[in-house]
Amino acid sequence: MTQIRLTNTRTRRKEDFVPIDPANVRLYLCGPTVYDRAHLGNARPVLVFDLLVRLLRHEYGDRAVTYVRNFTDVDDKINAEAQRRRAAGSDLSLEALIAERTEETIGWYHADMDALGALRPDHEPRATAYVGQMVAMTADLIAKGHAYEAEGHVLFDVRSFPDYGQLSGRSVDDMIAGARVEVAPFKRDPMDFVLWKPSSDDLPGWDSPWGRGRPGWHIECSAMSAALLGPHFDIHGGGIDLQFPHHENEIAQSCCAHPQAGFANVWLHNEMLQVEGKKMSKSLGNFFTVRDLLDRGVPGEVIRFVMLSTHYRKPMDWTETKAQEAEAVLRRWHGLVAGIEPATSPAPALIEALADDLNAAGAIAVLHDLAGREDAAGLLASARMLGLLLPGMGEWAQADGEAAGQIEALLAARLAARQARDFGRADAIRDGFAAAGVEVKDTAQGPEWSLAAGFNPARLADLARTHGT
RNA sequence: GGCGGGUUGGCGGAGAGGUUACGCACCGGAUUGCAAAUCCGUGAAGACCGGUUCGAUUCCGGUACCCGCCUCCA
Repeated sequence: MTQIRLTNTRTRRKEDFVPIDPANVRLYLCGPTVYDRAHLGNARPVLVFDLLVRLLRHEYGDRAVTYVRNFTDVDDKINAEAQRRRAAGSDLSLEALIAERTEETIGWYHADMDALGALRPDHEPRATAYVGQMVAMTADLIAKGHAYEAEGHVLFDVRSFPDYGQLSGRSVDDMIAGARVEVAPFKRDPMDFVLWKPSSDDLPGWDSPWGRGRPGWHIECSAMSAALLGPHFDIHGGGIDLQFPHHENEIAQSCCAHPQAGFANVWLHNEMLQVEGKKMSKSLGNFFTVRDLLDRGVPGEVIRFVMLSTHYRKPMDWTETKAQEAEAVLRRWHGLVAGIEPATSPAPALIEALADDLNAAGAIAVLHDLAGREDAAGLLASARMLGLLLPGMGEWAQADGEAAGQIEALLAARLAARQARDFGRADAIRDGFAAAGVEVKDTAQGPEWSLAAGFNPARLADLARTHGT
C-alpha cells in the first residue's frame, strides 16, 4: 500500500493521509450553483477530485470511498433567471420555472463532466432537498449561542467562535480593517454572515421559526455533509476562492453545531484557472464553457489531459497550444494501445506520483516513459488510472469510414506514382496528407497512417478529388 | 490596506540539498528517391540580492514582477 500525502490547506503542510475509517473514506466537494453552463474553471476541482477518488478507490477499495458533491439550487441568480423568464411571458409559476432551470442545468452539467471522463459522485444532494436540515441546524446554533435572530434574518455570530479565520489565515479584526464588508445595521459584527434570510412573496421561500425565508449560501454544505457523511469526515475541497468566506463559514457552522466532531480533517484547494495568461472573464472576452470547447471540436479527453498536466495547487493556464500538444500525444497513445488489453495494474511509479499530493504531471511523465518503451498494456492500465484512454473515450481519434477510404485510395495512388517514378505526384500526395493532418509512416510492411492533431476532413476530401483513383 | 499563490532551459512542466525529470521544439547522425515516422546522439535552466552549508535551482530572509482572494464566484 502506498502512503498518500496531501497538502492540507488548514495546516499549510503536506501530510500523510490517514482515513478516519479505512472502510469508508469520505469526501465532500463543493459543487456548482446550477444557473448556467459550467465554465472551464468549474471543471478543475471536479477533475482534481476525480483523480483523488480514483486514487483512493485504488488504495482502499472501490466500495470504501464515499464521494459527495452538491448542487446549489437555492440562489439569487437562479431566482433572477426564473423571474426573467416569467417577465418574458412564461405562464409557469416561479417554483416551476426554477425547477425547470435547475433541472436543465444539472443535465448540462452531467453531460459536460461525463465528457471529461469524470466519475459521478456517490451522492449529489440538492440544497432544496435539505432545507429542513438547514433549519434544524440554524435553530441549534441559536440554541447554542452561536447565532441570533434580527429583523427576520438569522446571523452567525463570528465572535462566538474563537477559531474563526483559522482556515484562511485571517483575523476578524484584520478583515474589518480591510472594510469591504456589507454593513447591515442589524449585524452585531460586520463579519457576521447570514444563515437564514426572509423571502418576499415573489421569491421562493420555506416556512421556518423565523418566518418564510430561504437559507444563506454556506449553511447548505454544513447541513448536507453532516447528513450524508456525518459531522466528521476526511476530505473537503473546492477552488481556492472558496477558502474564504465559504469554507471558513462552513467550518464555523459545523464546528459550533458539532463541537466534538472535528468536521473535515483535510482541506484541499485547487488554484485558479487562467486563459492565455489572463483571468477568464466575460469582460476580457476569454470566457468560455466546457460545452463551448466540446462544440468547437476539442475532445473532453484533451481538456482532461491539459487540466492534469498542471499541478492542482498552481495556477493553470489554458492555451490553444497546450490543447494541440495534448491532442497529438493522445492520438499517438490511442494508436499504440489499439486492440491491446490493459495490464492488470497501473505502473507503481504512477501510483507513487499520484500519492505524492496528486502529482498528475509526474504521472503523465510515467505514461510517456511507458509509451517510449512501447509497453502498451502498461500504458493503457496506467492511463486509465488517470481517467485517460478509457473505453469509448477515443472515438474522436478514429477516422470514420469515408476518411479511411479516401486515405487508402490516396496511398494506393501514391504507391503507383512512386513505382512509376512520378515523384512529383507522389510528393504532392505526401504534402497533401501533411496539410490535411494525416500522418503516414512508411514501414517495412507498407504504409501505416493515423490522424494527427488538426485533422481536416475537408482538405482530405479535396486531396482525394485531385489525386484519388 | 489585509491574506494567499507563482517566477525553472526556446515553450510547457515536475521532483530532489550533491547524481538525465519528462513532453514539445531545435541541432547532428542513421534511415528515405525526397520526406514523414523511428532510432542514436549533442546542446540548453531554475527572477534578483543576501544568508545557512563542504556544496542550493532545492532550506531561510529580503527585493522585483505576475496572478488570485478579501463582494457572487471553482
